[in-house]
Amino acid sequence: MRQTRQRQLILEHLKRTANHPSATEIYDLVRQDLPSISLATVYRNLESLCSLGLAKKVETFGGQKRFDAIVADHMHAICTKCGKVRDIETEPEFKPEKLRSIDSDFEITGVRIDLLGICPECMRLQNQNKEEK
Amino acid sequence: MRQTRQRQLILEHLKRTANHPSATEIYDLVRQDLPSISLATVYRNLESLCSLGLAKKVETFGGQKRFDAIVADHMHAICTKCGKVRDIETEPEFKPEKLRSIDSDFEITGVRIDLLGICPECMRLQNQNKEEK
DNA sequence: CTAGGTGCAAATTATTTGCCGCGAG
DNA sequence: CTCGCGGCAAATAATTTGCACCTAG
Repeated sequence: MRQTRQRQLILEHLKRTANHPSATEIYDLVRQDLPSISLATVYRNLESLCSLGLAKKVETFGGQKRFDAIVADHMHAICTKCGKVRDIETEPEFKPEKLRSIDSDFEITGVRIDLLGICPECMRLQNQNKEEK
Repeated sequence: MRQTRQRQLILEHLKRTANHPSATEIYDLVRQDLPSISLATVYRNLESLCSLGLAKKVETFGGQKRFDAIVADHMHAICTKCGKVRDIETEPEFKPEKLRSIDSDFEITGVRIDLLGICPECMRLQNQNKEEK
């Protein structure tokens, strides 16, 4: 794969951004260094990084997909209000690898364990609204 | 909630269809009984069934969301090629209730465990293509 | 050089919404 | 009756694609 400035920057920002950015969030970040980049390029590169195994898609709530530069199996906590994603320390007994051995007709290639809920920020907003009523 | 023919049929088909249909698949099914129904109605009703707790969204690969009338926590096997979803028996050690206790700032409301892979059908297609080469 | 990558704009795909008339309760 | 609901078409949102030019190797 050819090494371009845009590809470099996209991967760099993806690695640096903890909360699993969406395509448009990466677009905004990269634009700070390279204002001429187009959103289409971001999508195309995220796609190719995924197929090279350098990134992974995270299916969230709220439409947009998010991306993750940590490709090893791990758990996520996903906010069902705002869609933000956070990595979770996995207790050894819940290691995703254990699930891979579960039998099925499927050729299992990966495992996804997500805790769904409300993140602290959204929780705070919710409580504020209640108080205002 | 008012009881309409369209709402009835949507829930009925959702319950009857094992592979977790998408909105358009439900639309096509319901149209066989009620040709005049509109896709918007299907979306609106699926949304309200979800908020009533009578259905659940399943986030898959391949754009479209899918829906599930089984609302109790359970695992899914999701095909990353065709997006089809199948229910999976959950090993006791991975019972969602156990996972809920994992600590985090999150107000955890649910757990999602998905095995990702290639379903038997897609696997067969893949092998056929190889032979043809 | 030249194939693969990029930017731009237009196209698709999935879903949501405004409006207005209708029918369940 | 009367409000919630449904149909239709238009609007959004997210992502993809065609094309002509550019550039890394």
